[in-house]
Amino acid sequence: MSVGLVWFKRDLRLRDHAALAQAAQCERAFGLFIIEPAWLESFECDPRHVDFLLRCLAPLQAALWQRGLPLLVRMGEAVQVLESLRRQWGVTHLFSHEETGPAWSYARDISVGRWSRLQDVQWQEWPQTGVVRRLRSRDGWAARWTRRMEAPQVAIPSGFGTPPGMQPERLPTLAELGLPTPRVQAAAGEAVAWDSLRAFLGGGGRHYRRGLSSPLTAPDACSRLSAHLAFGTLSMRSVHQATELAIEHSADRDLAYGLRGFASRLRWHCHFMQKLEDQPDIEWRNVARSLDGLRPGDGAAWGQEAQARFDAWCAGRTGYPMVDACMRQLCATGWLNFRMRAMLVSFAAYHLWLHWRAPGLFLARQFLDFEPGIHWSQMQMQSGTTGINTLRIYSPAKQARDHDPLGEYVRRWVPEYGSCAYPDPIVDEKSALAQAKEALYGQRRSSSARAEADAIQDRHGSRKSGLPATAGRRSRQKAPDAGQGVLF
DNA sequence: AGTGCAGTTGACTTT
DNA sequence: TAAAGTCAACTGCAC
Repeated sequence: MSVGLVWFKRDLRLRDHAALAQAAQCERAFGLFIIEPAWLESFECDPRHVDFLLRCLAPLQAALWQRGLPLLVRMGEAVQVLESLRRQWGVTHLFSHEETGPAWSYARDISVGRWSRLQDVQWQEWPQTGVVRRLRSRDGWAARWTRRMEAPQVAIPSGFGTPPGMQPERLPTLAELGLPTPRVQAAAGEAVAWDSLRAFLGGGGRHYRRGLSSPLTAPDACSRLSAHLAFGTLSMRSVHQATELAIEHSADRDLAYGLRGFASRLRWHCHFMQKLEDQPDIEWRNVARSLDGLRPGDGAAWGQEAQARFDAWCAGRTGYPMVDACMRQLCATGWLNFRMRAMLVSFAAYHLWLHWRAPGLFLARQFLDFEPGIHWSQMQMQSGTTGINTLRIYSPAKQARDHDPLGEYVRRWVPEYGSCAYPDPIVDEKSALAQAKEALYGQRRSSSARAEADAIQDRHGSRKSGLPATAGRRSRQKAPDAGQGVLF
């Protein structure tokens, strides 16, 4: 008898779910989610992620049960959980989506692959984004993205071979996992995700381009689909197709304009994830190795002074009100618009001269929509360690002038600004930036750095311009890799 | 009315 | 997704 297991990971939905559809072909089937200690113990994981996960699992479990598929939720190391289920139920097939994740998930996939071969379990995986596994070359990547996103969505299977005598399982609670309840709980689950998508495509997207830059307007102007995409309650293909359809049928010119801006960013989402897929070490090592060791925290532990700068940055007490306001909003709500995220990273990397790894782990815990591939690509790009992108150093004062001219945003998040309770700036902007630029540009001028930049461009650069990466092109190109990586 | 000039604006380049 | 610098075109104004 064929017994199939749908291993849910970051694909917590019924719609457009290839693994789920395939399991319906088995005589018996189960759904499975594994709460892995490697995840809970990772530096990227925060209780708000686990909370959101559990609130995605509850409606998923109910919807699957209605169709005859029990969803099992197990705590433990993946291979042990899978092996114990194989023995209990005689599992013959394992179905799942490919995942582009941190090192622990990569290592786990290798172990599961070995286990499946050893136990003769057929493990089949499907892509669910534009990310291409075992990609040979970046050439033709964009065309392949379009082909995938325009392929038909997978229909929800109507029924499964339910194992006899099953009762729906009770899901663990946050408290049982020993975790505190987050102060803010964003609405979760597939139905909520579709409501958000429809609201955005039906009119909310009208203000997208105008409103996405200011932290005052962005929470309402942006799609707010990022956490849903990160947990897979929506597939990228569903979002792409629904957006294209809405643009095509929209009689509202402003809305169509806003949605076109949104649609073009979806491609960048996968573009950045592809970098982590191709080169898993970008989560902890500089893409441009010629910059290794330049900043404190790179390779060796940093000293007290760097630690103090880092702590002030995390706490939103740098003495730069726009920076502090952004950090406080992010920590309180789990979300911040793209431009302000970039400013926070730029401030840590240039003003505070910190290596990106520790700031990146801290931000990963704050971002409810943490997506490893986008995150580490962005951390390196905004820190100037990709070697192929121009340095983008944000001026907190200019960002405040442009995007919070009346100081409303700063007053909301830093109410003590202007009183003696607010700290003086922890670094002198002018001298800090002069030193940072000198160090980075000085290194970039070296011939070894130049040779390295060509190799990186070839491996990771966007091919939007359609030109080959050559030394001649490097010297005059405008960074081709300048798209927005993250969807908000 | 035309000219010179300081200051402004925007496009484009450089870092 | 940046910001500073450069340059040319433009503007307002005094003469």
